[in-house]
Amino acid sequence: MSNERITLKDVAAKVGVHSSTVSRVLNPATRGMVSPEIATAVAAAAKELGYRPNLFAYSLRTSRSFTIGVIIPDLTNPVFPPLIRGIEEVLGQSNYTVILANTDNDPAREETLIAAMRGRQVDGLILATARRDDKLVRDIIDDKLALVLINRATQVENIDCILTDDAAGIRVAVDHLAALGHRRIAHIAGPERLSTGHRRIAGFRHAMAAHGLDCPPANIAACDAFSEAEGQRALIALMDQPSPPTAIVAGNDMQALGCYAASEALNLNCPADISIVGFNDMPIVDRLAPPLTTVSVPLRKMGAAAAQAMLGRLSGENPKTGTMELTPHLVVRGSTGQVPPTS
Amino acid sequence: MSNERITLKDVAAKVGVHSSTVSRVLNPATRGMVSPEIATAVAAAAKELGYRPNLFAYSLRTSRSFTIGVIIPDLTNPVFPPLIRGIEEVLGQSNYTVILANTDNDPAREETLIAAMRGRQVDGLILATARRDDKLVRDIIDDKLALVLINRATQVENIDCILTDDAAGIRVAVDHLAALGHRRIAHIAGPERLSTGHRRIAGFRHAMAAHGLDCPPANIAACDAFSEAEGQRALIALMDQPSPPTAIVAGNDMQALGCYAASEALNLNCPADISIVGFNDMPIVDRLAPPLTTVSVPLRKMGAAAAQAMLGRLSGENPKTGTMELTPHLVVRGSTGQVPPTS
DNA sequence: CTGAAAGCGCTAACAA
DNA sequence: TTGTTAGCGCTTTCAG
Repeated sequence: MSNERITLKDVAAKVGVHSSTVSRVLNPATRGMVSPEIATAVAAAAKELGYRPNLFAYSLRTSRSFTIGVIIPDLTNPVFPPLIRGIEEVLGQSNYTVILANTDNDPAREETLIAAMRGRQVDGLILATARRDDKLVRDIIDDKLALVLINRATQVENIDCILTDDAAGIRVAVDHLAALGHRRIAHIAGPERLSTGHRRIAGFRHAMAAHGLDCPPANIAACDAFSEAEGQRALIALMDQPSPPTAIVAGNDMQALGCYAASEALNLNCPADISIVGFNDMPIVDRLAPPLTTVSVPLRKMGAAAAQAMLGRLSGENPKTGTMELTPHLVVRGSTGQVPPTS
Repeated sequence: MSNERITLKDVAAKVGVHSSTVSRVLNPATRGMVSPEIATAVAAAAKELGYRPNLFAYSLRTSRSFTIGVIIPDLTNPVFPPLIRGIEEVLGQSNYTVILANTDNDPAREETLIAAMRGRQVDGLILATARRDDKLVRDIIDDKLALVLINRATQVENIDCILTDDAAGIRVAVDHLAALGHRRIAHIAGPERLSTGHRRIAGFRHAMAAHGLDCPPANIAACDAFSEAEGQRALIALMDQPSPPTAIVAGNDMQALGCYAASEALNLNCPADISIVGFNDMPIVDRLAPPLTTVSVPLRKMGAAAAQAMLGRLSGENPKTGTMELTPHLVVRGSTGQVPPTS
């Protein structure tokens, strides 16, 4: 049925013009170069025959692939699916296809994957890996490949990157905790080498200061990764102090999950003994026990924004997206409560 | 750096042969047609120059795209990411690229997406949508497009499909519950129109019979979807009976999540008052409260198996994969317990 | 404004 | 065994 491939020549034959004319009509940029009557006739014939351009021929000729590579650490991490859907939605509408790859946080693999994607001649790359390593970025830019970063700030100039306003997110978390009477609030920090980790730590210090609260170094627990295991380890360390915190702002939801495990292990009730707030609002965290209070990041919107930025880059009209910060908001659920009376 | 495109001619020039010879060497199927000395020389030159074939030219010539389309309902549903990773892993190793699309369970959208993918000339399609509609399947087969189904049995002959052994999964769930002393066990059923729903219901009846347990129609709650909302609704209906069940075998984890919500609403403690077992073992369900006892399906393996089947189809050597059932196993966690003494 | 022709890089039929 | 050639379907000069 939809099997027969109609070519430019087919529609050219039907209208009685040369195939190059048809090509001109079908390409918006060159449509003006053809007389209106012929243009409409060609358009009609193309539609009637169900003409679908052959992407390979187009790509071979123009060396544009209409394909965007998206590189993430791990699809299995629940933050990424919404992001991807946002990206695909807007890119798809402009007839771009996205191809995906997972690095599993292995830098070597990341390099390999980027190379593979360039081998496939992607028109652009969206990196949602979280490393702050600028070398790869610089290479890509030097090669004039369109690039958009998600969740990774960088020193490199003039590069599109889509971030959440981490400081604002941390601030609403601390505000909430402070309003509940907490004064000894600790932060479980992501790795400094990741921009998100870095920014959230800074945001935390700032927010604590704004409330006139003490923020000793011991109350910022550094982690090697945004993982459950690290979150668990960190909370245990945090509670092993003379006057332990009564509330935790975790670097992300995974770490918050680890905090749940740790508080079970320590026989601490959340939220009675300890309040925990996460960051990201991944799917499912509303079904934890207790449901997680967390900073909700508009993941899908971020994906969409990244795709828009990419489209801007590709269209050549430098839209100067630059850095764009989306504002998160707090979702209060069951994991936060009044400060325990004893403290 | 890696920017310059090396073509067949470049390496041909370097060796001093014609480009078609180079092509023959590089294509495993035709390598035998060229003398060993030249072959090795060409291979060496190709590697040295860093030759990377131009996929567009190849595809234009052969009309093979080395691309596989994967269609799922919704990436945001935690069952799919592991599946996708399994698929990508094995397909990637054979230099295939996968492109993804989400139907959001909209049949019209599914058709559109399939058409779009064929427009992109995918070499094959992997459908992980759960509908039992055979029409689309038939169309695809008639057009000789390689096709693999995941989690969807079909009447159509001679088609590869990768399933979980649903009957076995349900059976281990029922075994477990029966061993805990439960006798009034209910099943929250997925839609009959989906093969998984269908098969699990049959499996449930069978397993109950095997234990000599009663299985009245009222204890199989039909749902419109494998969703949290439906699971919640179903459990509430189930408990509103003269002698309500003491244990639930949910059709999948999402429905089990809904059961958690329902038992809260009904003031029922899980597992003290009611035992719940899920199906799939999605990420995160081990962190629910209580951690969900569920039938663990080897999602990633299923994805890998689907990809293998696809590769088999593509290679032409009809490997007669046909229907393949992977065996799930039970993961006992906190949501199941002894039958309440009062019953 | 429109047609002719070249060629993107590759494979496959045909010659030598 | 190797070289020659003709396109795959498209865009893009260059003529007319």
